[in-house]
Amino acid sequence: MRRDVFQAIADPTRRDIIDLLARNPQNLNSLADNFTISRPAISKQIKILTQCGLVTITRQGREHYCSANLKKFGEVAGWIEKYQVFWNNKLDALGDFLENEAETEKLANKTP
Amino acid sequence: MRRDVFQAIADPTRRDIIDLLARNPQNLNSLADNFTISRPAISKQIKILTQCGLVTITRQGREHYCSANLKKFGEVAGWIEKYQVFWNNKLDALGDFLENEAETEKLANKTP
DNA sequence: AATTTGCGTAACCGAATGGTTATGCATATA
DNA sequence: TATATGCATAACCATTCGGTTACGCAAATT
Repeated sequence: MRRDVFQAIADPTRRDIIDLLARNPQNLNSLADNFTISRPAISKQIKILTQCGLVTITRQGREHYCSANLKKFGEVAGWIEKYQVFWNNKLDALGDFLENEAETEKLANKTP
Repeated sequence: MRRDVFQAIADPTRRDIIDLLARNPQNLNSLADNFTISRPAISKQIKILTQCGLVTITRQGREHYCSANLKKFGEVAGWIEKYQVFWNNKLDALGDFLENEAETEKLANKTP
């Protein structure tokens, strides 16, 4: 199964988990208190988030402390910021886009 | 079924479609030439992308011209840029994050 | 030692996903 | 008018997703 950041943030529950953990790390039970779905359901989502490196677990006795580790968000930000020109009106973003477009245009000239 | 931008960009094929359409709008067949999967498969993905507003279809005779309309990317960018502090070292991003944290911290003080 | 707590995981389920092939309908071309 | 082209869509399929309940284990508490 695919385990990448794009997939990870596709689910609203996982985004909520990230929002909560980014603000304060906490163990699984207190995390689950914020949701109506069951604790095992949260446990599963946490597993997905750890598998793609967005959440780190630190065991302290019987408690599993979860914390967010959002370095990988750079992947998403990197992909999406190419298109900033579409939702804001920074002119330099437009410049970057066109420049980049001209560059990859050359590569696109493949002969079939 | 859920149809939002986060979901739409979760699939690598759809991201490739967006990349292609952002650089030059084109009809479905020429778009499908870039992929190994069948034309109906691309057609389905395009449908998903139009349903969440990321792609616009303009019929010209029997051809369907597809173009990217990436304003909705702002949603993703807006969510993710809160966490910029995690993948770059802009100090103002850290400032923004902590400021925002302090603010929502107040709201989080719910009595159970 | 017995019990409670925090958690992972297995087994199961319905629905969604992402692909396929087959068909048919407009539009363009011969 | 007959044929070719561009496309949507239906029907189907295997796999994944996101949840559930039931269970068990290790650590803490009594």
